[in-house]
Amino acid sequence: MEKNKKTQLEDIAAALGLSKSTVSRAISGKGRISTDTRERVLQCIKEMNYRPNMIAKSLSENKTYNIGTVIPMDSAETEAPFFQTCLMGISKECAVRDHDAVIIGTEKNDLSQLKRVVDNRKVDGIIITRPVADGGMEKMLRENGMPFVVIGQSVDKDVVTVDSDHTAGCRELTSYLLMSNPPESIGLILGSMEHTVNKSRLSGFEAAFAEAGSKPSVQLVYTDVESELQFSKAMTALMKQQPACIICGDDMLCMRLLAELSNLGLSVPDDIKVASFYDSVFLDSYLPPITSLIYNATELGATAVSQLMDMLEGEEVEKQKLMHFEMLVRRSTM
Amino acid sequence: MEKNKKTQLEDIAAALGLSKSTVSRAISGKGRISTDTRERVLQCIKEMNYRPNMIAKSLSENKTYNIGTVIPMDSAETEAPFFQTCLMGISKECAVRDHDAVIIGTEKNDLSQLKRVVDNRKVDGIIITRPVADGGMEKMLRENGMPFVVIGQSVDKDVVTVDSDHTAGCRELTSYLLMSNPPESIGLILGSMEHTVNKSRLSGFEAAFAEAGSKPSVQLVYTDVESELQFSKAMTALMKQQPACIICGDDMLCMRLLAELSNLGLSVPDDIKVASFYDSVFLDSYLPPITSLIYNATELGATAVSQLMDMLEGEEVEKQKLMHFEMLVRRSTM
DNA sequence: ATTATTAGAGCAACCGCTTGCGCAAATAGT
DNA sequence: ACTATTTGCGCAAGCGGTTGCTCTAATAAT
Repeated sequence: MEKNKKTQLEDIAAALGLSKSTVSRAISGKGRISTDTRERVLQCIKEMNYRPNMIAKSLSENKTYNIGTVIPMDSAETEAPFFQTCLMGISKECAVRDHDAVIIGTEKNDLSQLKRVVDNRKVDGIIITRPVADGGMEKMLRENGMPFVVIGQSVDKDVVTVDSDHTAGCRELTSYLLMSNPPESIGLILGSMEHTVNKSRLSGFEAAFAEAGSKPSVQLVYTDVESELQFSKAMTALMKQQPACIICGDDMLCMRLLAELSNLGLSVPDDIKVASFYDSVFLDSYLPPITSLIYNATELGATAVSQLMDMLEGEEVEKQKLMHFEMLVRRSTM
Repeated sequence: MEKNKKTQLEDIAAALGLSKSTVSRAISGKGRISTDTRERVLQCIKEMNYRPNMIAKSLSENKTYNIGTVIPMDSAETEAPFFQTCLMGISKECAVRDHDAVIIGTEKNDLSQLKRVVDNRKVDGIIITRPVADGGMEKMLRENGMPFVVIGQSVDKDVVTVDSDHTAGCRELTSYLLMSNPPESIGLILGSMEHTVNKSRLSGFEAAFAEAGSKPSVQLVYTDVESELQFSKAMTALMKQQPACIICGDDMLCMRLLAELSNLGLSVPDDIKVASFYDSVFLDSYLPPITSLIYNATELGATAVSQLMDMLEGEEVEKQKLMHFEMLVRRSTM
C-alpha cells in the first residue's frame, strides 16, 4: 500500500522556482500576477497532474464545496421516481460547479440527520425537496444561519423556492379536458394534502372550472398514499360518480388507477379518459400512452442548485421560481 | 448576517484553564488523560454546545468522513426504486457512524464524475451500486488507491461485494412454481444481461430446473429496458408459447407485464400466474398482490457501508457477502 | 533625470484540529 | 529514602491551502 504522496502546491512551486502564494494566485487568478507566470504555472499543473486538496482549501476558505440535499426516507415517498430524478439534476449541476451533493435522509418530523450535518458544518447550503407544510426544517435552518432553497412550495414567502407550476399545469390540463367533456364528468385524484404540491394542483383544477364558468363536481382527494384499503374505498366512491375523465396527481396513483380500471373492465380511452402529472417511463410506455404534464425533475434539481449557488455568492436571486410544464396529449384522452 | 463565531476547541480549553491538546485528547480518548478532567471537559462541551469543525479535523487526520455512492443516471435505471431505497440504507448507516454520503451520478461508461470526486479527495471510500459488467470503475478506483465496496456482483473475485442472493432466490421461487406447474409452462423475463444481477437470476432459474430433472423451455431475456418496441415484440414472442407462469426480474418489468396481460384480457392468477423480484409498493398494493422475493435494499445499503467502514479501519472483512431473500407467496401464484 | 505609482512575487500568519515530544508530579520498585 | 516508571498535561509543529502585507523592479508622471 505504498501511496506515493500526491503532488501539492509546494511541489509545483518548487518545480518552477516560485512560492506557494504565487502558484495559489495563479490558480485562482485573484491577486496580481503576470500572464506569463500564470501560464507557466497552469502548464506545470497539467504536467504534474496537480489537484488541490479540497479539504485544505475548505479550511482556509471556510467553504465546504458541498451542498446538502434532504430527501424523505418514508418508504412510500421514497419510491417515487421524482426524488431520484431530481437528485440527478442536483448531482449534475453540482459537478459543473465543482461542488458535491451530500444526501440527508430524513424521516417524517425527524430533523436529527439534518441537524447533524448542519452542526458538523459539512455543507455550505441545503436543498429541501418537497417539504411537508409545517416548515420545521426551514425554521431550524434559519436559526442556524444555513442558506437553503426549497424545491416545491413554502408557507413562508421569503424563502427561495423552485417549483413546477402545478397550478398552471393542472389548469391547462383541466381546460383541455373541459373543451370536449362535460364539466360534471371530470374527476381529480390527488395524494395527501400534507404536501403543498397537491394544494397547488387542486387550485389549478378549480381555476380551470372557474374560467369555464362552471364548478367541479366529481372530485376525490385521496389522502393516504400508503393505505391500500383507503385507496380502494376512495376509488369505489369515485367510480360511482361515473366520471368520463380522471386526472391523477402523480404517476404512482395513475398506475394504480389504471390497474383498477382494468379490473373493472373499463378500457382507456374508450370508456374513460385518463391524464396524469409527471412523465415517468410508465406513462409513455403504457398502452395506450397516457396524456401527461411533463415534469422535468432533473431541471428542477439543477435549477435549485443554481439558485443556491447564486445565493452563496451573494447575488440576488429570483424567489419563487416557477418552471413550465409541457402538456403532452397522448392517446389516453383522445 | 452577524454570525457569532462557533465555539471551538480553544474556547472550551480556556474555560477550563486547559490546553487545546488536553481537550482534544479528552474528546478522542486517545492520549493519557485523567478520568476527572475528561469528565469535566465532556461536561463543558455539552454546556457550551461545542461541535468540532469537521473540516479541520479532516485536514489533520487526513480523513474526510465522507463516503461516495455512485448511482447510475440513465433515466430508465434511475427510476428503479432500488437505488433510492438502497441510498436510504447507506445514508442511515453513514449517519450512525458520523459519516456522510456524497452522491456520484454516473452515466453509462462516463467515469468523469467519479474521477473528479476521487481526485478532489472528497471521500474516504466508495460504494458502487449495481455495476455494469465491464469493471471499468473498479479498475480506476484501484489504480487510485481508493477503497470500495460493490453492491451487486463483480467479475473480480477479490473485490468486496454485498448482494442479495439472486441465484438462491430465483431458484427457490422457480422450485416453488415447479411444484404445481409443468416445467414447460414456466417463463422468465429479465432485463439486460449487461447487469450481472440478471446472470445470477438466470442461473438460479436453471438450477431449479436441473434439480427437478428438467430443463426450461419457455424463456425470454429482454435485453433493453428502454425500448418499448423491443419489449412489445418480446412479449408477443413470449405469449405465443402460452406460459402458465411468468417470473419477472424486477418490479418495473412486472408492472409492464401486468399491463400487457390486462390488455390481452388475461387475468392473474386464473389465466396466468406472475411472480417477481423485489417488493416495491407496486407489487403488494396491486390487485391481486404479487408473489415476490423480498429484497431488502435498505439493508443492502447499510451493510455495504459497514463493510466499507470496516475496511477503512483496517479490519478483515467478508468478501462476497450474500443476503437472503424472503419469498412472499401471494395471490398472484395461487 | 528624478520621483510617484504600480505590477509581480515572496514571507509568514492563519484556518481549527491532531499528535509527537518533553517535562514535572505522582506512583511504583527495591 | 532514593531511583525508575508511569501519569497527566502543555508546547509547538504539522495538515495544505489562502491572503494581508512587504519589498523590489518596472513603468508612468513631471
